[in-house]
Amino acid sequence: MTVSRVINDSGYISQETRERVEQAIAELGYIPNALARSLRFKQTRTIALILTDITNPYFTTIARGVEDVASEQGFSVIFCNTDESDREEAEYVNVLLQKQVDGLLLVPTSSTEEAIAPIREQGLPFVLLDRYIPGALVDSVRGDSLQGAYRMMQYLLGLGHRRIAVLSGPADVTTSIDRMEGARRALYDAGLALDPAQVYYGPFSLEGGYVMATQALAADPRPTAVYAMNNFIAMSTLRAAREIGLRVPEDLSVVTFDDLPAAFVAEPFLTVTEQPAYEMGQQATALLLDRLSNKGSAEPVEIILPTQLIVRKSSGPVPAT
Amino acid sequence: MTVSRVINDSGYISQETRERVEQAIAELGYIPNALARSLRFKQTRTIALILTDITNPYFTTIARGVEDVASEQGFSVIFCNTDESDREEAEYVNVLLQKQVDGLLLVPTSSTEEAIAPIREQGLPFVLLDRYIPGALVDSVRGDSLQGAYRMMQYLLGLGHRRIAVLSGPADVTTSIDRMEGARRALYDAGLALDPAQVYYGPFSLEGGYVMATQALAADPRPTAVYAMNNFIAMSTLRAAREIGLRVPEDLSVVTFDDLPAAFVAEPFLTVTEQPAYEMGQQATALLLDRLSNKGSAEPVEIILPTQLIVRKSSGPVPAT
DNA sequence: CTGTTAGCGCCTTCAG
DNA sequence: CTGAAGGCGCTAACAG
Repeated sequence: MTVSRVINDSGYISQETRERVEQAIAELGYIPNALARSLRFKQTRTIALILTDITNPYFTTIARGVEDVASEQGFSVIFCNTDESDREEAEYVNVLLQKQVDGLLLVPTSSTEEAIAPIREQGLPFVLLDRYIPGALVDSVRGDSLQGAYRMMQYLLGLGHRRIAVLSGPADVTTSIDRMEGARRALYDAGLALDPAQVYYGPFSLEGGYVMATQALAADPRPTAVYAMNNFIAMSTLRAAREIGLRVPEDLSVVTFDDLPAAFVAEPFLTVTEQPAYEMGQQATALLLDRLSNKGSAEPVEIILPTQLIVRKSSGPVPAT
Repeated sequence: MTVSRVINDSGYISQETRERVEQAIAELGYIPNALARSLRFKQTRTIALILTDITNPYFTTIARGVEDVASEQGFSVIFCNTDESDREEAEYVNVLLQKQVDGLLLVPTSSTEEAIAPIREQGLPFVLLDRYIPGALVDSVRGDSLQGAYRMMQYLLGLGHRRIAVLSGPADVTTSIDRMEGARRALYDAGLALDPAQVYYGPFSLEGGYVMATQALAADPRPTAVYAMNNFIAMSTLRAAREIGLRVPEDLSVVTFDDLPAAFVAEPFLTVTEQPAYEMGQQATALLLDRLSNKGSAEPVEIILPTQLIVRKSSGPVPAT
């Protein structure tokens, strides 16, 4: 008990005992057991971040934002990678619940309430990241996909493109849905309609993107522009285009969501709608930690961060035929 | 107690009680408390990975290897980012010790024994990653910097380069030391010597690389090749070269350690010595987990994985003057 | 087959 | 100012 008081600097302690205790601590290399502490306080000062793809720099940038804010406030972060599998997600949630993490940051693999049911049931504070669950009253932080898509499609239309292939992520993920809807509206406002035959669905991965891109580029007549819904799909589109001898942007314009960190590209090339990934991580974490300290159940907050269209060299006017 | 038996499926239990317990568990949404369990067993099934730069794809690739192996064996991973600060590193080690992680994977910021003293003192199993501590008898996993550097320098010499600027990381980090030594040997074996005036030291970062690169390229006579010790430094070298109108590889060859994941580059450009980052993460974790289960103190192991020279478009013959 | 006791390391509460 | 009792949730060891 006396040791406890010294360590936590609480209550009254004579200078002499304090010194004796400190001496003993140093001698023995004593380290307090945070586990026992947590058991008592029901507080682990640990949060978890569940990601769908730890490979994607977009998500690792988010992770940095999370780590920075968390560690600043004395919280540790457990990272988990679901690979877009809801089985894995459920498994992780279960383990984390057992480990008594104080809160959860989640990029849900599916956009149904089912995914968050167990978390809610246990009353564990959590914030949804990047994706949300329509209709669910929960905290969430994400980029403005709707607006970003609208602007990017408008930009393509302004260049004169009409045959635009849309390479989407999974159809049931909110980012896909919003990025589709934004495009649809831009088309609508221009008196045009989305051609279902030009829409492809697949995973947000290099492989998925490659499959979609080869299909899309094989169509006749060929699209003059590709609107990819994430960076990996765009990367594969560039590859697929190169393989069949198409020049970008002369023969084909390519635009996408999510920039690649400047560190990775010698010469920025892709026209992108950039989301403030780092800030998203920061804000989501700040929100979560705020929920933890002010247990009082405030209204759910939905933070939607603005995106930015960065025009570079992968897009240009429609090729003259 | 009976509940415990049901959950762990241990000891004898009548079918009937088991069912009743299971029913109650389902009804109450009961979740066992891993904290209490850990307190009892002195085992958290959690390991930690301490990285110096979570921004670098080289390290995030390692992290993926770690996560995959760990989660496969039912371990969670806590990620920590030191930003090359030994203060941060010490702080993290301290917190993790308190949290009673079962083991540690560490990319040490410094190569002195000091860094690992507290870990050792507490008897916590750990494995050094990417960097090591010369002379210390500890497990470590890393890429073969010495050999990789030798081969890469040999390659440059073979192209006819003689004025080669070396853009190193921090002078006291083993990766820098080995990558320098390998280069020195290649020069020596070719009857040449390393010119100290051509060697620059700085952090393994974009900023550090930029400072070194601008200095190196301003020298007169200008080097015909740059040997960068990591990907960020190489990236900045490309930028610095572009800014002063140098073409790569026509005017300047650039080679480096650590490839960028294929996903990030539309058209692979850099000539690199690639390290098997993912495998490094895997092997380090496998080794650590092995240490955890076979507590018997085996001899320290030093795993050095081979690197691979990938010649691409950033390097070529010496420009004719 | 089921339940009790005790202790992992911590801290709140209450006595000295 | 210091220490003893008790309990956080769990399970090994031992009754019954």
